[in-house]
Amino acid sequence: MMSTDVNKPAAAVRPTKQRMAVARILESFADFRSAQEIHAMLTAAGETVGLATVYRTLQLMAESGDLDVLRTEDGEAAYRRCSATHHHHLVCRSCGATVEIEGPAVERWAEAISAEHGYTEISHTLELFGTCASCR
Amino acid sequence: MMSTDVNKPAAAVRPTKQRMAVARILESFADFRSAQEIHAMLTAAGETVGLATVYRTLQLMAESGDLDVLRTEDGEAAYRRCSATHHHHLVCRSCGATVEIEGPAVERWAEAISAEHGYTEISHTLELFGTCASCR
DNA sequence: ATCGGTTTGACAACGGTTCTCATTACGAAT
DNA sequence: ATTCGTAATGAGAACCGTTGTCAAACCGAT
Repeated sequence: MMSTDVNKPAAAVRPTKQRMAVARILESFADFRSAQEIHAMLTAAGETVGLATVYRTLQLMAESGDLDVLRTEDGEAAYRRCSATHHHHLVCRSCGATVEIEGPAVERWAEAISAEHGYTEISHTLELFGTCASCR
Repeated sequence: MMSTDVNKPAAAVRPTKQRMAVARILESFADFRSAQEIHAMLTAAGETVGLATVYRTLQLMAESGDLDVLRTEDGEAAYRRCSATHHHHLVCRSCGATVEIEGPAVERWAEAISAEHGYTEISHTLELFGTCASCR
């Protein structure tokens, strides 16, 4: 094996103590958390990792595709460990519970409509927000 | 007539000089601009409207559905006058040119998939970013 | 152990947005 | 027109998430 290992954050990235701590804590939850929340969790867990380092690590991991990023409705970034495939999320507005969803049809639609208007190098953001069953 | 008039920003909102100035400037462009850009345009046009007022007016108008809002990829809010129907946007990453798109299929898909997971009161964000033909 | 490039952490700086609050404008009633 | 109660404004401070700075600590190959 050579990547996507819990104890080895990313490819050419040095597996430092703090990066491993971040990677590890990311395994402990399944929904989206902000950088600050993650930093707080680390601190609470007795790890001493600087806030700046958390931010840096998070964006490193996001860039190398190890992490999902989404912008909450008020513009903050939230992170979550990533399952390799491209997908979107259905997030509960009040408790944050997340369901990973796939929409091959949407992907195709996005590609098609973009091409139709002469746009290339398409990327898209798609998030669903709602109230989940137990928060009803 | 009674609403959606250029000179009467919103329903129970007082049509003040500055609100009208904001509404008017919004008619002068068709793509998305940030609150600060809009404020700068107003100032450049000789209108004296405070930045805070621009922010307040913009979010008022957005709430009452007179404006489209979108979050750029780096989390800032951008506004644009709104065509009444629900729709999404295909935005050029380099010049900001915007194409308004509709995706009834996507709407239906979003509803369906949310219901399927027991989520209610669904809202969604969907934006496409790409490079337009003339920026190629 | 040593050395050179990485990474870290504390804290300052930033940029967008929101808040505060005294002042002003609105518009309904007089 | 004048008055009055309320909503709106503006200037600036405050906020908050995020990014930058830079000296000190760390990693790992030698």
